[in-house]
Amino acid sequence: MTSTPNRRFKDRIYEQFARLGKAVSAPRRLELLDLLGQGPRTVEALAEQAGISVANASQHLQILRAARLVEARKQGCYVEYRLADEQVGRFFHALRGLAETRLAEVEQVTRAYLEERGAMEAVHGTELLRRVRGGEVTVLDVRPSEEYRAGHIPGALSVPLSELKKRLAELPKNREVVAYCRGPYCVMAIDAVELLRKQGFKAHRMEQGVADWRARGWRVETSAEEVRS
Amino acid sequence: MTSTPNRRFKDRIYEQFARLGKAVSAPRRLELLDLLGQGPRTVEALAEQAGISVANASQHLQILRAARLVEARKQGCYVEYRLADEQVGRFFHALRGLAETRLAEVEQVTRAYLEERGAMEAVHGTELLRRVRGGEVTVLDVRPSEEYRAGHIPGALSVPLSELKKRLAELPKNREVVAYCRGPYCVMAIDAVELLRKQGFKAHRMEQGVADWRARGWRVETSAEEVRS
DNA sequence: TGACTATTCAAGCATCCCGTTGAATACTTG
DNA sequence: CAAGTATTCAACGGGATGCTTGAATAGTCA
Repeated sequence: MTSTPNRRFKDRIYEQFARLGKAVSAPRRLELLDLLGQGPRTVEALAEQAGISVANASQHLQILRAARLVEARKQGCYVEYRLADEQVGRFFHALRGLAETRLAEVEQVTRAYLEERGAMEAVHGTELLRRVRGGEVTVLDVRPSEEYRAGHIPGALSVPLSELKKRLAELPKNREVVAYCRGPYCVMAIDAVELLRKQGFKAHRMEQGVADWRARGWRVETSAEEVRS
Repeated sequence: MTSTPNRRFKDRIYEQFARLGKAVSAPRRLELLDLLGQGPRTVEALAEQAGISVANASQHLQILRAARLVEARKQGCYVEYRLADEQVGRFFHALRGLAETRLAEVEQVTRAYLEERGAMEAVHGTELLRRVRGGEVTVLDVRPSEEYRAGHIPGALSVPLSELKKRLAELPKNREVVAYCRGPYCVMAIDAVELLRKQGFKAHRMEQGVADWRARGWRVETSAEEVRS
């Protein structure tokens, strides 16, 4: 079983490519990548949001880091992880897109979930986007406020889902509301719309998150950064 | 450890995404995908070209197929595998591109290999591409002829590496020659250039393969298809 | 029909990988 | 310096994965 230099070269090259493949071969890591696409975060926050233990999150993050998909920087007592660059975000987006078009199960699972919740998917996406871009509706960003600060759709109001109930008064009562969150597989906007409708608002969910918005080449707004060391 | 419906939904979605990740997490499968990017092929041909056993190739192909990245169709006694659609090709391309920019090892390994072979990487890529597009040089496609038929760079001559020595007479002696093969990590063009230079030709290697060519939005030429059942 | 071929299947083995647990490390704050 | 917190490390068990081998299947061709 002696291998030629050519063979060894190829083995090494594809082994390198496979490092990236391995990094995105575990569901948990994909969820972490998706979360990091919304902005940098500490290990603890990621663990909490992905519903896994801190040690487990730490391990996954180290694997992602070994594949150079994310970077860690020490911020005092915390370690802040972030996507290594936007190419990583685009890659994740491509993977997701491929899954959506090629794996029928993705649509099945989504449909089943929406049905179970009794949430209807009204209004065709592009039509909704048009109205959002045109400023014809009140746009609500229901993610945690750090994520809003890291980047949001221009003109959107930051009202985290957890605060929505208390802050309903801030919304103009007779204007249509469109809520969005992290993307098509994040459920916060669904919750928000449900709540808004119960309160008599005309509300819709926008599937697109900030990453999808950016992927269309549209402008994303950032809040003034807090001071960083 | 009861999980909410939201959690279960997310688990299922990311599990789907991970199906694609798992499919591209093994070096061998990436090599097979790369090969299939050059055109459809039988199991045996793939096994041979990837340097693995037929049974092993078959298994990998079935995993790729389960992830819907490739499709199989029975052609008489053979089974012909092909990429499921061009989005798959683009995805592979994105993965490779990410590996190239983020994993320094890719360049290291390549450089080491070229050095070992004593092959120099002359002529800057874009300059070479310009001359190829302008028809200023003789362009040689040194891949097996089926791959040439499945798609090649306009104006290229099909001279498989294995036949090159015999067919040197076909080449105009005092015109520069540019050889290409499957892409930057395929070594056939390197061999070709080595041989051509020994024979006194002014020859260069073009790194780009047909997929890279197409990715730039440039036209790819196809030979008239043989009859298919 | 029978010989032959290409592909797939099934079983087995060594290895790797995920998630858990409990302890160790590194930094901040009083 | 001591107490507290965030993160990482180390070890382990169950399960998946990759490759090999040998047999089974499904098609072709004389």
